[in-house]
Amino acid sequence: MTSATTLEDKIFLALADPSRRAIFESLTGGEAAVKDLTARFDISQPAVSQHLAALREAGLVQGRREGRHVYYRVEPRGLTPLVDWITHYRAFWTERVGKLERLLERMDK
Amino acid sequence: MTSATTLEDKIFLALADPSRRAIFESLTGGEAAVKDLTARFDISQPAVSQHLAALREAGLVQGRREGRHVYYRVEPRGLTPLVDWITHYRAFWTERVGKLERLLERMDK
DNA sequence: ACAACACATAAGTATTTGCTTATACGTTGT
DNA sequence: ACAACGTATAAGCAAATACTTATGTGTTGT
Repeated sequence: MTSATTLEDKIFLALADPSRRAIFESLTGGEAAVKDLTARFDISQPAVSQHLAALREAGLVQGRREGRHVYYRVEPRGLTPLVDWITHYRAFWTERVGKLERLLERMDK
Repeated sequence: MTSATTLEDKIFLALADPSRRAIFESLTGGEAAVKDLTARFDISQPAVSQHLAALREAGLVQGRREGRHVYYRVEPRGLTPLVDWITHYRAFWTERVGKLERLLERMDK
């Protein structure tokens, strides 16, 4: 059987690596081609591509081909499962976040 | 030089492992001794202790010795750095979270 | 058509990781 | 005091991971 890795697993795993997180953070500054990212970090182009693949499979980024370039950008809703996970354990947060949650619930009605 | 691992790194790394996340989630149900956790999961006691050590170093749980037992519980503010990290990239979230943020700001006034 | 470019994939390797068993440490009850 | 218990640490090992270089796959300009 193939490993039953959930999306949640993939997200946590994708963000666990500092290089990958750095690439993700860099993309929040705007779309960038693999070439650009390779220039920004001190790792090889294949390494960048591999990181991007992991981020893509986690739903955190998206690639768009344009000519010979592939431009990657942050997937806006990609972090949602992570937010949901945290929200699920909101009882252990600060009081501030607790209040915030309650407001949200009232808002939904 | 020794790896200059930040707390943020440790948190992401700690939560990356499904077993460790399961232990953390289990602790949100209330305080538990190592023995209890060992009973709940299908791994050895040393494995549990090792996971707990990683979680503790990440500031996610806290241990309290009582007799020969050590009771672990979730550190309420432990997830804060993770929340902060996500919040920093909130511009890429769903609209729902955007609304939530705005509500919070109004609330603070 | 073809050379150069941009990227992805393959294959190999050193390191890290998550587990195990064995053992040390600390506490308690009798 | 000492045996049993609960936990932490040590040592070792198999698997996963993050990189590398080499090569494959598309695309463009001339």
